[in-house]
Amino acid sequence: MPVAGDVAGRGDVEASGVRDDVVAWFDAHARDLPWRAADRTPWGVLVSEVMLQQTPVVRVEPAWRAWLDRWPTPADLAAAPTGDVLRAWDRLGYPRRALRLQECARAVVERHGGVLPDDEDALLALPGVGPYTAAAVRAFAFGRRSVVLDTNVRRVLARVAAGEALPAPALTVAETARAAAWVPDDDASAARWAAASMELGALVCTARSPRCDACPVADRCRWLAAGRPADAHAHRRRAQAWAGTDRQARGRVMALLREALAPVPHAAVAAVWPDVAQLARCLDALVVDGLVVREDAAGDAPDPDAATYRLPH
DNA sequence: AAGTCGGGGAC
DNA sequence: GTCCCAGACTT
Repeated sequence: MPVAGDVAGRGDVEASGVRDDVVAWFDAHARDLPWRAADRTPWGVLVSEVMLQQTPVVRVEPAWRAWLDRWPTPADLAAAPTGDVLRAWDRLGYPRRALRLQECARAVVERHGGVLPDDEDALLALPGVGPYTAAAVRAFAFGRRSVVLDTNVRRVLARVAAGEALPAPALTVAETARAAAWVPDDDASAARWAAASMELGALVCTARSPRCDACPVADRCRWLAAGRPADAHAHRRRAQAWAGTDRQARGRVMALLREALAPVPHAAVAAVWPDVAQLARCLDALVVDGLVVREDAAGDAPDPDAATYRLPH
């Protein structure tokens, strides 16, 4: 039976009871992640959130420790050589995130005196910080109320509240409203709900093989009650290609340049990718992105084959 | 609203 | 091989 005031799509489940049980489960089962430690800093939390954008926790954890040990504050990262930043990013993927994180550090220094703001609009204005990351930093770094809606929370609510296997491919206004309706009113409870619902999605209510037998709210889950029906949006999901894509080519180039001790001649770059035209296109794009610097050989008519490539300084 | 952007581990 | 991962940004 819906509770009074259930006007924003919480569904038939009783939200506060579910929230309480998810939070209690979190208190007993939360992972001991370094960006949750008592000595964490707001900047450290932001770094973790950017690294976790599309990269799994197990790969982020060691990188985060090394990163914060080397550049503990926004001012430290702002002053670092960009090439060092890209090398430290290593194989976390999507290296443009590393560029944006350094731009973010520089913006924090210039706009906010080196102190990360807790205002949502100020956070959103920072490079690399979108709706999810701004909300997450507000909740996890500052303990403030925000609507933290990542892939885990989306999936948990899709199942518990809507009875669907997975959320729609694209976030809708209605889904955001539903998530907002689930967030408790006060700061501390809202922050705890955000962390707990994300953790439940990461550890129990997983995309592939959910462990409903270990779920603290299995008895109130609409999806489980319906017999775990298949994903209704499956026909709209398209597998991301990989082999032979520009992304793979870019990754090969970046891996080569990260390891290089000196500018790499064009012929050596060409050795890592067989498609000449595709490689040329990707190199141009990497230069435009600011991930790679091309230096033409001295002379009147620059010869593409005589150019060298390196990471930015 | 749809495309683009890495990389690796689980299945 | 396919799918998924604490998304953001561009067009």
